[in-house]
Amino acid sequence: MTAAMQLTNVLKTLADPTRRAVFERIIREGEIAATGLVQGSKVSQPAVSQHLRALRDAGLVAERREGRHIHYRVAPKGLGPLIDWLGHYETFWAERFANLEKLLKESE
Amino acid sequence: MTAAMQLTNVLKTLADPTRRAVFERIIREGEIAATGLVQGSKVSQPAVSQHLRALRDAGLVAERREGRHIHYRVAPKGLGPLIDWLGHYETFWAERFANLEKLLKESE
DNA sequence: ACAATATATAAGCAATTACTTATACGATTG
DNA sequence: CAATCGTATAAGTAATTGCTTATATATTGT
Repeated sequence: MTAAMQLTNVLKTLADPTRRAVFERIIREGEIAATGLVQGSKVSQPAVSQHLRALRDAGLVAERREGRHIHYRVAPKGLGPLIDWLGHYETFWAERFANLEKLLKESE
Repeated sequence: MTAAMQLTNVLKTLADPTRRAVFERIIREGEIAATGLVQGSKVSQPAVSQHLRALRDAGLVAERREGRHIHYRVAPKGLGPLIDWLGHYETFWAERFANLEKLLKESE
């Protein structure tokens, strides 16, 4: 899988508002089971499950099974392709990007 | 238009590889006419034109008419919604990275 | 005015997407 | 074991997408 394909996957995955909302909720909660995500969601349990699969396939979340529950959490490297891509065009938006690149370097 | 909607537009627009390639070419060239973009593209002139419209509608490029030619250039603020969104979770990433660092140190 | 060039729009179509309901799987409890 | 809970998958569908060819709309030059 090329870097471009990974970036495409990340962008496509985050482009859907419902799915992005799930992702943002996982970010806020730190770790949360699928049931918790279904509660307070506008869509059905299967829809949430499908979004979770898409997020996992894109490398954006990781899961941890605990009995019947599966707890989802953010995969810190998941946004890597996106941040890397932005970094290539840093000169166009250098001032706003400075902080993000600093964070990326610190995470390595 | 809410910030979330603008972000959705930016992500959707960049998620298509062909359209993103057009955007990246505009970045590299600085300013380039639609004809130049069609040359060296895998898709037809109308396809390029449609991609340019999508990029413009998403606020990612601006245009300047010069006679028959329309020159496209990057709109510097176009990626704002994306940068802002990433920055919004900056604290989270920082904490995550800090935890990761802490874990690495503890495992030594 | 006419022809040529640059770009945009229209119409149609196959592929993809995001959802639904129904069902299956997996783990726990009684 | 059976019942139940948490989650995933299957199947179907309406809407969207990205492309094509054909045509329209500028703009310029002869």
